[in-house]
Amino acid sequence: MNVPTPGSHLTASAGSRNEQTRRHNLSTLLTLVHHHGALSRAELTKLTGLNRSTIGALNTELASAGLVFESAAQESGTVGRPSPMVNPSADIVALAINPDIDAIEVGAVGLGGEVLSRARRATASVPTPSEALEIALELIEDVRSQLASGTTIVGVGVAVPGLVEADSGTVTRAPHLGWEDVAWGEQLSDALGLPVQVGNDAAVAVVAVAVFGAGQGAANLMYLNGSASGIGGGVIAGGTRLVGANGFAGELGHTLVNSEGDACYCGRKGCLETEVNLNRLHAAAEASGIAAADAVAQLAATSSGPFAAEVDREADVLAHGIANLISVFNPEAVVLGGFLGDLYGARQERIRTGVLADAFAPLGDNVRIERAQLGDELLLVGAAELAFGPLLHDPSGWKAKS
Amino acid sequence: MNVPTPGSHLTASAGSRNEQTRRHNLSTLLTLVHHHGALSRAELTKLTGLNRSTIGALNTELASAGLVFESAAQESGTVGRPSPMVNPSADIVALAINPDIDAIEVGAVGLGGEVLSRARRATASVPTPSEALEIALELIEDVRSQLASGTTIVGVGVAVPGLVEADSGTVTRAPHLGWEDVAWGEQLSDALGLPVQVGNDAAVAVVAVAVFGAGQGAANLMYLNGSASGIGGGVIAGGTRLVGANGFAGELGHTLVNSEGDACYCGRKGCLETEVNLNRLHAAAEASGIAAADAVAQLAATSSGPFAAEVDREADVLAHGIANLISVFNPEAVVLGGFLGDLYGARQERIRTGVLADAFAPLGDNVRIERAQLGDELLLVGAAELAFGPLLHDPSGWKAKS
DNA sequence: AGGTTATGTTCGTTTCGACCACAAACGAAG
DNA sequence: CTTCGTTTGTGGTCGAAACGAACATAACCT
Repeated sequence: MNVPTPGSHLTASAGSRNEQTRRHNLSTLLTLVHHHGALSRAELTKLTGLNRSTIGALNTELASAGLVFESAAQESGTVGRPSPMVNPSADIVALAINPDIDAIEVGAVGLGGEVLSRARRATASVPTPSEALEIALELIEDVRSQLASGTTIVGVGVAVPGLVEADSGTVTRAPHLGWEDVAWGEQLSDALGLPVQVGNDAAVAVVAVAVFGAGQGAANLMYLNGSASGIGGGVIAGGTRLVGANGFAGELGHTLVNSEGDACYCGRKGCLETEVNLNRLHAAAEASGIAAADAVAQLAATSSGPFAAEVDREADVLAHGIANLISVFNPEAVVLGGFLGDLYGARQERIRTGVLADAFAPLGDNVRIERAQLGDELLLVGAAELAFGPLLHDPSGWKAKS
Repeated sequence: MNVPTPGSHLTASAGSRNEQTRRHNLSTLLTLVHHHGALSRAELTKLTGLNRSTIGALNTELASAGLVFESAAQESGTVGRPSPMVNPSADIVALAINPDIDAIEVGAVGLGGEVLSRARRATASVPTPSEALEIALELIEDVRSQLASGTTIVGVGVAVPGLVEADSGTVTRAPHLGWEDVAWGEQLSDALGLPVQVGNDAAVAVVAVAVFGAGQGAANLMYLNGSASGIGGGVIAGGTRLVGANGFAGELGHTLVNSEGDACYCGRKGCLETEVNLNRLHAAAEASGIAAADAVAQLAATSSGPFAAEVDREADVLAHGIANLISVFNPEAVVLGGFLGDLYGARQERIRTGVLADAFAPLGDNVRIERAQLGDELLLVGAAELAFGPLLHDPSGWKAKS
């Protein structure tokens, strides 16, 4: 972007000191190898535009901190001296936790984004905050014991299905968990002696999608996830996640799609979440003689009957809702996760043409619609990204404690 | 924001050279005094966090380039040596042009945001691109002749009611003007020998609102403007304008508000723009015996009859639409311009309570709803901001040509 | 062997911060 | 009313941090 678009520099940010340059460059390098995977020094030079000397110095600093390590050059087959690869050190680990209505899941994710180990425990009922905390701590023990010795844990990231106050790590309101104003992050941090970052699950997921998943490389991205608890979402706009004034932006499940629709618990009616809905799918499946538990797996099974009609209807409404949001965000990619991904799998053409027909003229044409990848690792990787955040922002002065 | 929210540093941006630090600091300083008005050197020191020596040096550089000038300290009444004020130099001028369906308007805006002179010519019919170009050039002559000698024109900003390709300055599609794929920016630049930046009128307006208008200080802001040509809008999110993949984000006039509503030219039905509409107001006004031309002025005049009923209906729909968008963007302020501002003036309580009742629980509570200020200067100031962009981004190496 | 691409090291430049001397305001004491 | 101390801030010099340029050298292909 050579020519600045209007409004690209509204806030006069703080002044930049000389040493911040170093921080920024270290951060850039580490973030690059973390998100992109191993890169040669020559590639880093090109990508950053920095001088070879500088890349060398920065690289040495990161390596001596144990954050990256160099390995032999790849067989390139081209002329010229081979350039050694700079790898993210998988010994640098973030823990990821996802407390949900029916289970607690914990994982360990290495720098580079690989899930190194994980553990999950189903709960008989929706866990209370203290139950969840207890189970999480036990699972963390499990997960840590599976890690190779010599790993360093930089912190913990938590993905919670609810509104979260990021600064304090407080769960303001998680309706499906029944939690309200719980300082879960603080409690966890006290118990572990590690820094803990808490985020909304959809916000966490969209980051994972953007960095490691189907949305890789897209600076403008919409993610919609369908689960038993409704439709959550997140937006990446201009390379940054849409946060909003209170961190609550991106409640995409509550955009209007049908003004004659059912009442939503949010107080309105006809929200995307009330019209495109797992319960409705389950009910229609049973009306067609399909067990509710099999509904998602059987989405494409029948072409007639009440179930197929409901699947068609939900596909149409989803397309309508996506088109509506496209005219607001003008994204280059829309990623669908959870049962929305399955719905898209079963009615791909219907949804795709529906979006095209419905979207404001030029906007829909170039949009990529995709199912989420990463599957059940999505939230873990995203939550780990939360925990990696401070390290990625400022790798200077960081030392692996090992 | 000490704790990074998830996704605040997704893109690994380019490396930072040493001299970019200087550029950034000069940019920060100049942008501060341009947006905020005159500031003392001590205040600049506090705001930027830079050292006094550095502020002094930067300031000297900006002053010798003619971009700012120092003046005597303000009478502060406090102890201590007074700190001289750093003022934006109003001799640095940007030209602003707004071609519209019934007139062409041109203004000259000084650094600091003051409109120094302006000229407007009404047209009998919708101007063709070449007619508009001719008139604009004449008006520019007018406007320039009114400027004090010694002013330097840094560039030209154009606000066009239509889709614009920012990089090339091409008007892709301006339905109400009937323009399509017009390289107006290039033509103007060739004729004037000045750099020209072209932007969508709503995008330009939201920048003006955010920087100098009712949205001052809000990092998350929604602007909705109602005109004869429909409803345009723009969004500031996280201190930056929402741009989208192709620069078309923020088509807020085409969000669904009533799925049983009228057909919209965008291909859907029940868009905000088709439901809240100047034509409908005019028709209802005439049914109540009010001349269409007086409708906007008389919005609050009657409390019964078809006109009042229509005003009520549009207010309700607007509130509904705003609430819907609030759940997506979580802004701290919503600014209404054009006839939407008048509508808000006439039905302030109705709209405010409607938004509160309708918005997703905690999001609506803290939103500030306001009418746009700046009036008919809004587009000029915003377009000028476009033209100032390159200078504000990189003041280094810039010299007033006088 | 020659060309190509890359690393490593030294040196110079840019830029900022720290420090010291000094300046300009207020206010209290003589 | 004058004087002196306190407070706040400017101006200039010096040192430190960081990056880029240049040169020598290393590894690979043809």
